[in-house]
This record gives sequence, structure tokens and C-alpha cells, in this order.
Amino acid sequence: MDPIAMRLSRSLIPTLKETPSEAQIVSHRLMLRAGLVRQTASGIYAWLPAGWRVLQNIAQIVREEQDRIGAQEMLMPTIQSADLWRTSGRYDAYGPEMLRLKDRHERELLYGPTNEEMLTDIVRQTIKSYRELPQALYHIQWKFRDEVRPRFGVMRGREFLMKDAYSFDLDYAGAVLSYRKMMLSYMRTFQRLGVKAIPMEADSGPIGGNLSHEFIILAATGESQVWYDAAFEDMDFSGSNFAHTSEADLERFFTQMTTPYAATDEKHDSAAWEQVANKREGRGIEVGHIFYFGNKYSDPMGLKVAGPDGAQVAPHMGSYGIGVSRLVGALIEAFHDEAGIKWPDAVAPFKAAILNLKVGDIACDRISESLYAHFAGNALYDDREDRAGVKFNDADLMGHPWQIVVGPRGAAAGTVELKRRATGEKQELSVEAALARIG
RNA sequence: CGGGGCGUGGCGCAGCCUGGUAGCGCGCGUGUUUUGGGUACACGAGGCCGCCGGUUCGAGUCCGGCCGCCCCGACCA
Repeated sequence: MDPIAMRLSRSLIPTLKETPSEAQIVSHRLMLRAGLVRQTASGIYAWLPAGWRVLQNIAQIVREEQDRIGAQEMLMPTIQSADLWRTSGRYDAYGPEMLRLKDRHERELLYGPTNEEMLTDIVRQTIKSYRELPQALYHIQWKFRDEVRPRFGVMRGREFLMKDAYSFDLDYAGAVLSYRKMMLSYMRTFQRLGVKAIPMEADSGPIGGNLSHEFIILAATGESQVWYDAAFEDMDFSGSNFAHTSEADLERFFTQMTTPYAATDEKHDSAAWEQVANKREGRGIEVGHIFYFGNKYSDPMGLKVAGPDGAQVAPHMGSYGIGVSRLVGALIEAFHDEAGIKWPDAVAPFKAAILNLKVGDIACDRISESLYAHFAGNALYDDREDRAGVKFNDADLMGHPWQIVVGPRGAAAGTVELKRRATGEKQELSVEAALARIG
């Protein structure tokens, strides 16, 4: 990575003082103002350098936690053939949300909204025996759903980055294990992202099936009403650090996650709700969804493997989505204040911002440059010849977890002011002490 | 898809009703000034007024059509 690009004076991070009029909700406004994205068409966004770093950070955590439960990463194309979707019957079933295209030969194509058919087809061609099961595969790829009404910025865009995983098991019992592994992976993922996500029983929607959970981040501006047991608010995740191959641990964890009451509108049960001792209500944003759907695709598409007794059996499948680009907006909804974004450490575009309050001052420049070198590209150096207030405001807006303020007042004595964005706490420290504090 | 609204320099907006050579604030450039929470002054650059057509001597303004975007609702990772 070219370190020059991390100097604000040389970066394309166009912060805005005023909010473009198209943005209503706070995350959308802040994403535009912090220079993370630019809209290029309704529901379609370009990810500018800082936004792209956040997106990659989230994707990387998702990736690591998928790998950790033994899922294999791959990459499937965005463009798919209509014929493939006809094999499952979904080409006609999907409706106008699907973006349909034609190539120069008038062949019917589509921009994929999901990949069940494609992966089922690939597995059908390659997996022939129960000995090759189970399989869990995922990719992180752009999807397109032609929403009637895109809104909320990247949270409800038409083009979006999604992690979608697919599991193939010999039987129902195996599929349940795969499903529980994914739930484990999801809880670990959201925990690492620094956010509380609650698994809620869900309708399986157009994808079909009967074992399904949504993962909801609590945020005042969320789009759906949720009811949940207060037990989720201080749930202990220390027990999630077990080997994903342990069936007993998977069951224990699954039970822990799904026993306390939690439901969205569509599944809310007032009778069951009455039994909850510590009730909590709020708004939430759906950031993940997992499904078990049995033979919904393996049957119509003719996916079969040889079982232990030699008979051909249709594998049981599940699919598992995380809205990676939606998470960027959702995290901002969860972590912001009047001044701007307050990124969780794990996803922040930069770990720290270095605010040189007096560019050209020997001591300020020297300390700033050495700090900048120390962070090796993971700090944004505000080396603009601007007023201090401009830098403070932009740093707060962009939401770097740490701000290292290098001003003439302290620089002569070798000290800097360290500000923690999340709490607002400020400390005057030596350069070494500040770096030690940031870790 | 029903209902509502908006398209005027990069951003936020006025001008349109009542047609007469396009304006304000921010941002940007230059200079002076200021120097720890968006400093002040001066000068300056930047606009087929969304597009097409019509009415008119003349259209940002009036009329028609189209396109784009936003908001509310029904629907979704």
C-alpha cells in the first residue's frame, strides 16, 4: 500500500460540511459526509478509499470466521444464465426484483441475487459420494436485487456485497450440525465486529424451508420492531471458543442462543412474550440470515450422491447470508454521535488519525512524521494546512478510534494529546506513552 | 407499484407565481490575516438552470413530453 495515499492532503476522502439532500437517515448522511461512498445511481454506490477499507475490514472478519468453521472460500460470477435458474423453477418465481439481461446473441442472463442454483449445479457435477460430504462453501460477492424502492443508503441498496455460504449434508442430522456451525460462526463474527447481534427465529421467505434465523443488530433507527429477552444484553460468549467439530458443544451453544425469547414482527408471539421475565423491545437491523431448506434445490436440480448403501440420495442443503455492505451502514447506525462516526476498532478504516495542528512547525512535523511512519499505513495523517478546528471536526466525523493531536503547545515538550473517539476521553502523553496506550 | 416532492457551479439553497443578459452561503484558487474546535478581509475561477419540443421579439421562469433522484406506504440480505 502506498503510504502517500494515507496523507489526507493526498487522499480522495472528500468530507462534506453539509449533507447532500438525498440522505435522510444518519448512517447514510455520515457515509456521504465522511467521504466513504458516492452514489452513482439509485441504490448503487461507489466505495471511495476510506469506505472501501471499512468494507474490506468487515469482509476479512467474516472470511476468517467462515474459514474457522471449515467453510471453503470460492468465487462465483455475478452474471448467471437464465437457463440455470429455470432448472429450479426460480427464474419465473423470482419476479421483478431480478435484474434480467440479454447478451448480443439474445441469450437470457441475469445479475445474480443469490447463488443456490449455481453452486448446486457445480456440486452436482463434482460430488458423487456421501464420503465427500459434508461440504460448506462460501463467497463474498456483489449481488443485485432490483428493489422497488432503494433507500437508507447502502443498507437497502440494489447492488450490495454479501457473504453467502451453502452447506451440503447427507441427511437432516448433518444439515442441523452445519446450521449450528454457521450460527456459531455468525455470533463470533458479530462479536468481533464489536456489535451485539441477536439471532431471531424467522420466516424463511422466498428461499423456502423451515429452520431459519435472522441476525438483528439493535439500533434505534432500525427498520423492524423486535422483542427480546434481556438475557441477550449481557450474554456471555466466552463459551463460544470451542472446536466446531464438537457436536455436544454445538448443541449447547445453539440452545444458549435460541432459548431466550427473541422475535421480529412476523414471528412475534404475544402468548410466549407474556412468559418472558425481563422484556426488552427495540428496533433492529437485519444483517444476516441463515436457512435450512432440505431438498428444495437438490430435488428439482437432480443433485444426488451415493449413500452408504449404494442408493442415490439428495443432499440436504442450507444457505447462510451476511450483508457485508449493509453492515457498514448498520454499524454506523449503532455507533455514532452528533459529531460523526465512532468506528469499532476492528473495522475502522484507520486505527488512528494524526492531526498535525501546525504543518511547517519543526517539532510538529517531526513528531507527526515519526508517528505516521510508525503506523505504516494504518493511520491517516492530517497534514493539510488547515485550521485546527477543521481537523478536529473531520477526525470526529470520520470516526477514527484514536486521534493523536500534535500541536505546537505540546510538541516542543515531546507530548501529544491522545483522544479516544468512543468515549471522548483525552490525555496529554509522551509520544511513547500514547503509542503504548493505543497498542 | 400507489401517493407526495425535488432537479439552478463540488455541497446547501434563492430566483419561477408576475418572462427581459443567473444570484447567495459553504467549499475551491491567490494574497493578507488568524493559529488548539469549521477565523476575517480582498480579489478570482467555476453554471448547455436535468433533457427534448412548444408558446413568445425574448424562457431558469409559461405549456407538453421524457429522464433522473428523494420521501411515505406495500415488499426485501
